[in-house]
Order: sequence, then C-alpha cells, then structure tokens
Amino acid sequence: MAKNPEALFLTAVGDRHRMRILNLLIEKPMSVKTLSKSLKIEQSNLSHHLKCLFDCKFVDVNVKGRNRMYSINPSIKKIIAPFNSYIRDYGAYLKTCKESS
Amino acid sequence: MAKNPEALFLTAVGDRHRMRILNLLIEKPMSVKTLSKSLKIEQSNLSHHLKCLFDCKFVDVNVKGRNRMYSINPSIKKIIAPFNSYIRDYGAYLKTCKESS
DNA sequence: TCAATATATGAATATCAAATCATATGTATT
DNA sequence: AATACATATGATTTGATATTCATATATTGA
Repeated sequence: MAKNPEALFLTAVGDRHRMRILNLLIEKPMSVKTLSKSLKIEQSNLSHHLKCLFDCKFVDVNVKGRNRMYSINPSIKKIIAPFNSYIRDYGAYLKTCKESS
Repeated sequence: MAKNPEALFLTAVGDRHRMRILNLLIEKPMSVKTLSKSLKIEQSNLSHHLKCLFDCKFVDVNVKGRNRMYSINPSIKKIIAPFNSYIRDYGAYLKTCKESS
C-alpha cells in the first residue's frame, strides 16, 4: 500500500540515527567522516541514512575537496525544536509499542 | 539495542495509521468504533495502535457506557501543528528511503 | 442470566526497514 | 598514473513492526 506524505515523513525522520544526525547538523555542517566519528555510526550505514535524509530534502550536501559537507535544510528546523522540547519534558514516559502487554 | 527516547517517540508516532488517529482526535474525543469507521481501520488492528498511543501517553481513555472514548493528550498538540505545517509545505518532496537507488 | 455490543489481547504471519559486507566511485596527492 | 582517502552503492542478512485471526473481557439491556 502506497505511503501518504505523513508516513513518508515519519519514516524518514523516525529513526534513532537520523534524528541524531539532524540534531548534530542543526549546529553546523559536517563531513561524513566527522558525523561517523561523533555518532559512532559505521560509514556505510551512515551514508545510507544520509541518502535517505537527502532524498527527502532534510539535508543538503556540497563537495569540499574529497569531503562532502552535509548541512541541514532550514525548513526542517521548525520541527526539530518542538520535538526536542517534547522529549525533554515527556521523554521519560515513552514506551515501546510492544512492552507491558 | 535499547531505544533512546527520541526513537521511542518516533516509532510511536511514526506510523501511517497512528498519525491519522492523532489528527482525528485532535478535533474531538472519539470511540474506537467511530475511529474505526472514519479511518477504515479494522477494529482489532486499531486497538493495537491505540494501545501503543496510550502507553506513550499520547492519548487518554475514559469509559462511557460500553464505549471507550479516546482523547488526545494536550502535550502532544505542540508537535502535531508544526508537523502538519511541514507536510503542507514540503510533503510533495518526500520520498521513501528506498527508491531512486 | 443470556444475548448483544464494544473493545482488548495474544499468537502467528507478513511486511518493511536497518545493519552489514563487499565493492565501486570520485577526488587529491605524489 | 598510482596510491590513498572519503564516500556511495547494491545485495544480503537480520531484526523490528504491522496486520490478521481467533478469542477473551467488559458493559448494557431484555
């Protein structure tokens, strides 16, 4: 069944790693190498995540020597802020959908 | 690997059906029956999604006769608004993480 | 108490996304 | 041109999540 934009959005951003990537990039542009070190995500795996973020236009790239600098697309900042604020206030209450069955 | 609050949040809300549920409930409380009809989600499946939303405190329930009225937890409204606004403006650009390989 | 209605639950299955691995591509440096 | 470095890609494996199905529970009304 084809996904609606809401679902596309949520799967795109809805990942432990991708959210952390965005939260780092919101501060400043970074190369894959730097991201990989900071977040301890293996390079190839990280590249896959970046591709996903890029395809959805959450991040931009530009080439700088042999590095590729990823930067955040400003449009998405509006969402990250309320998201982080929610996590700060209510994060402790969250559960997986499975548990407490 | 244990999930961080960010990931918990995103998996909880990050689902085609659950987002639509929240977007309906934001207008007014509804019974499972009503939700099921409006969203054309089969009852048992819907109940599973509601449980997930409830466990994460995104919705509340109260019993009204033999119905159970689900209502949205106000704390989450702050996120739904910017989310919907993003979708409205940029939804068309979203892609699945797989395609265009 | 019995039947009807509304909802929840657990287990089994099906579907989808993430991680990994091996390798390819592109750029810079010598 | 050859090597090294940085990153991307495709295929495969692995793991997680959604759906379905059969059934249980709870409430109401006859």
